[in-house]
Amino acid sequence: MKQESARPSKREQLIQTAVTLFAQNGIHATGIDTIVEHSGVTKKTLYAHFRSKEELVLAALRHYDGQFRNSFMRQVETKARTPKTRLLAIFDVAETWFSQQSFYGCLFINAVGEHSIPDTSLRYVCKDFKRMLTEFILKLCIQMGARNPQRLAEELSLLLEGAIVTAQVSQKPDAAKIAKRVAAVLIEKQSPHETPQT
Amino acid sequence: MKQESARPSKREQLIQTAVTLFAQNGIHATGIDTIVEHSGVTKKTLYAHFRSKEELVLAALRHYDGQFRNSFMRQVETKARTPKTRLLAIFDVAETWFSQQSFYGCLFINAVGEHSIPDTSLRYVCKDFKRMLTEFILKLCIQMGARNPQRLAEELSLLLEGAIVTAQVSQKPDAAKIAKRVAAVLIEKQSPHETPQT
DNA sequence: ATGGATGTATACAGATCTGTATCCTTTATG
DNA sequence: CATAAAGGATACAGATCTGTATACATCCAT
Repeated sequence: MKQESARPSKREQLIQTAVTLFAQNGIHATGIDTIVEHSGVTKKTLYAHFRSKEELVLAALRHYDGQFRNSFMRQVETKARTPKTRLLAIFDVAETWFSQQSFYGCLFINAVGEHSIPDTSLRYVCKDFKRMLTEFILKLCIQMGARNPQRLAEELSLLLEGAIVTAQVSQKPDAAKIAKRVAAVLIEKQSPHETPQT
Repeated sequence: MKQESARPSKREQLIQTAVTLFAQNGIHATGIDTIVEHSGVTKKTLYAHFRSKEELVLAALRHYDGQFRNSFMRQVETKARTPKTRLLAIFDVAETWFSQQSFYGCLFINAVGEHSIPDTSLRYVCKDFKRMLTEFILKLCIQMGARNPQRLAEELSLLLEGAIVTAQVSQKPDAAKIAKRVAAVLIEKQSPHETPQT
């Protein structure tokens, strides 16, 4: 019988450690030895679970994908009740994310920056992550009755990306506030009001 | 007398090669030997001009900084004549940038993704690049008579960042079009009313 | 022309990287 | 208890990385 929530398996320990180190120092700059040291797992065990570093990288990205999405969506849905307020809450959640000590930008954006060759597994994982996030936003746009939900979702996604990068590079966590202000304008424009103003 | 535009100096060759390889494969993944091979300059000469790889990295980033800004601003100013149309032209120029074969995202964003420690020379260079770009936008906002030029400049900068990352990660060059559409809304909102000026 | 600066070519030192092998201990389960 | 699976500790192979050293060629100005 497997212990599910008792103590984490070696595999989970490795993946968690890898996620942390990749986020902090990048993928190429993080060696296997460093992961081994920080995870308290030997190299042999690592290569028993993953055939290569690349496989560990993919596992780490996929794990973080699910983890982040769960956490992010749950926070947004907890912070607000209606679709419209939830769309705005996205940027509040983002701001608390940006303000964390352990904020090193988006793991997937950084990963793509290190891996320029398209149509690789890594690139698919990163692309997928962004697509899923956009779909989450899209659902809220549909629920709020936006006139062009697809367009609004793309716009809000782009705003979120911009906020992430601005917070990271320019070290301005309040980039989230700027994005939120713009988001409010776009959402209002697409709201199913019966009074069109010019 | 130095030959200015005759043939490039070894220093320039090295920097140009470094910029290209860093953009394509990232900084950590690009070794000195690779730069040496592609530049047609020996390792000794490299270390005669730069004391370390880090110094070459900084020189490459600074060089690209000036190069990109010059090219980008000139293109924007060529494409449109009035401040308002120039602000929109930014996103047209961006789109042609995104559509290039050699588009690997923003060199500075990618560099920060690989170097998480703040308050380093590299991070300053990247921050500076973004600040200068925002200032370029700010000047246009002031010229067009925006009611809150600082705010508009921050918003448009954020949109540009979002477009860059979306084009890179999701491989959608038309992210520029999305950003432009939003930009148009924001610019219109801040445009001075059609009242005769003094 | 000639000496100093600059460059080429290449070998090498020392560190680090990925991945494998060896030997031993722990642990789970029939 | 017995046995097999899993893991710990460590050494090692081969490649690659940064940076240095050695020996020779080329160019330019006094």
